[in-house]
Amino acid sequence: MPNNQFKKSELYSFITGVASTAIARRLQKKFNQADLNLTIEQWSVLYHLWKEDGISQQDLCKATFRDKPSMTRLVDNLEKAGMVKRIPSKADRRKNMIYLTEQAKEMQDPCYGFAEETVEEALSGVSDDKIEVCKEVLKIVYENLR
Amino acid sequence: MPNNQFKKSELYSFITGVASTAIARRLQKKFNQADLNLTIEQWSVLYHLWKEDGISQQDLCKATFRDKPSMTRLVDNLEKAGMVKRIPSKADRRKNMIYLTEQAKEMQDPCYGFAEETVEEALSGVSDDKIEVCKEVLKIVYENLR
DNA sequence: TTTGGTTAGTTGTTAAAACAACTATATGCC
DNA sequence: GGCATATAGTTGTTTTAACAACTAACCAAA
Repeated sequence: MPNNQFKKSELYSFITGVASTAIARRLQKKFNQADLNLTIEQWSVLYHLWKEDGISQQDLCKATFRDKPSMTRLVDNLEKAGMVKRIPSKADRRKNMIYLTEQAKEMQDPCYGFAEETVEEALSGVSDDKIEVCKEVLKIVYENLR
Repeated sequence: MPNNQFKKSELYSFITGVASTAIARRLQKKFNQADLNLTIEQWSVLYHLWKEDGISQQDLCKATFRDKPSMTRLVDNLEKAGMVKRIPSKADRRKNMIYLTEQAKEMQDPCYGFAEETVEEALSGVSDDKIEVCKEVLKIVYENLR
């Protein structure tokens, strides 16, 4: 029997995600101060499109861990803001392929910088070893619950 | 100069909180299956009231890391659902002290159980040592950004 | 080729999040 | 005491989240 030094249900912050909320808010503020006019949720979509442009809404759902209705509306708003375009797939007419506009492509570098900055601030005083452990655990949690 | 093995901005999951989102959804499902009629956000308020009953909305804001308007509406809904009562403070007439109803007190044990279960599932295969590191890092992040 | 099941995306609804602007009360300084 | 400032809470508004229910298109098997 394992010797638990703590009650697991005491992991309130894990469930409520106060740390990730704090990081997201900080990043949002940086976006606002730079007049980027971009929400964190929109950024999380662009983040994946910057890595691979022209993927379907469903692909974006998997990548961002959001459901289909949420993605429909996120893409709606990104399209309204002129950051992406829906192009119907020729191979599969059910699909919309989502493409970045020039405007959105230009946002990649500044956004990347703000994200870097934010994570640096959040993790100041934390050793790289511990960050690696966290990344590992977060990944396992994600796999366990998927 | 530290030798970083990774780009910190690659910590996408940290910012977007996919792990905590996954845990929260799992817990929400358990609440729904048990017909508890309770959102995770409401649970996060009750969680603190179960530890200390009769605290102000402002105290709950600090504890749950939410802003005042959010708390007003959370308490509105909890009150409508018959789980808490607002009692004006006699010492400071600006304050509402929030008290649990009997109904909400009875929900503590089952909720605690579901939270325990969820965290067990989320962290299965993760050693206690690593969980401790995560708790530590999440706490530092929270402190760094507050 | 038709039928049944699956997948991609949209729409409707309710709760919540974030921000600004507001009221009311309390407190501290002159 | 009176005034400036801070604190507690509410209201209004826009965006997002999650779920269910829906349409349209694809696919595979009879």
